[in-house]
Amino acid sequence: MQDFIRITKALADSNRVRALLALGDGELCACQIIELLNLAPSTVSKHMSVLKQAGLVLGRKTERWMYYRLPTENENSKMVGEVIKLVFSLLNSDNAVSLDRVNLKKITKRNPSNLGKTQRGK
Amino acid sequence: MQDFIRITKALADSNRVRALLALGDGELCACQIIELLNLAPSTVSKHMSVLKQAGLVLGRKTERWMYYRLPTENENSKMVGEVIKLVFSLLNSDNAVSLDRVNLKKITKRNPSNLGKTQRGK
DNA sequence: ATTATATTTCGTCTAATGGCGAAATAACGA
DNA sequence: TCGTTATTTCGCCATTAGACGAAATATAAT
Repeated sequence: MQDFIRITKALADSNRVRALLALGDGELCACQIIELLNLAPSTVSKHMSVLKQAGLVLGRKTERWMYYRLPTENENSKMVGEVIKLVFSLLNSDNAVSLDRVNLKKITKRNPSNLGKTQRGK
Repeated sequence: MQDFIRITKALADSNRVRALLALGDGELCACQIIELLNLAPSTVSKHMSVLKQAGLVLGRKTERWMYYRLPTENENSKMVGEVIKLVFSLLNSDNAVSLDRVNLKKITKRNPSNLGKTQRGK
């Protein structure tokens, strides 16, 4: 029950849900989520820590950047996995979420912290 | 998104989740939920109103009693239906929930407000 | 009519939440 | 080394949430 409540609490804030959904296409660094949500860095840091505590996202630190991503099948609990699946399916066509997807494309393109990845792609 | 957040907020409290799950075997009147949760009537009333606002439960008033129940397939939105299904499947074997089920059996048996139903059953 | 019962609304208290900025950390760049 | 950048921690403030009891409301019982 406690695990479940931690998850629902984490999902009981739209900024956190937006952050979670933003990770649907792959990992993002904190600064990109900050830009997407347009909130103070300290605020986003706290939000991501709540998501992490609930097991809904994982973080890895590389150099100066903190990268967040969704857990894979074997990394998450059954509960987390099914919740994430449902959240994505329920909000996939949500207006705010679609707008975030558009904004994210711009952010991931022009963000300097993303150079490593784009270079690797070329 | 707003509907979704209303739902997750409603589920972000263990007393409300317990109340929701208690309705799995059929409707209950407010006084029975009060007894199950062992909270002040006014507190439970508020909790049930939060669940109602989220669409997770429906209420009907008969005589002096307020009965709550889960919405049926055609009464709820797709979102509510899938969330309820997942909550039940994830917490079905939860310890606290199992204990509530045991307690509920006693409550529904001896509660005077339930006479009408038991008589109908005999 | 009065009393009793079931529930809700209101006011209040305390704790938790979400936000920010400033300061602390960590890690790179010059 | 010193400064810059990315992020987190801390302290603060305003708002929300969960709890209660008292009062209000609705309905049944005497």
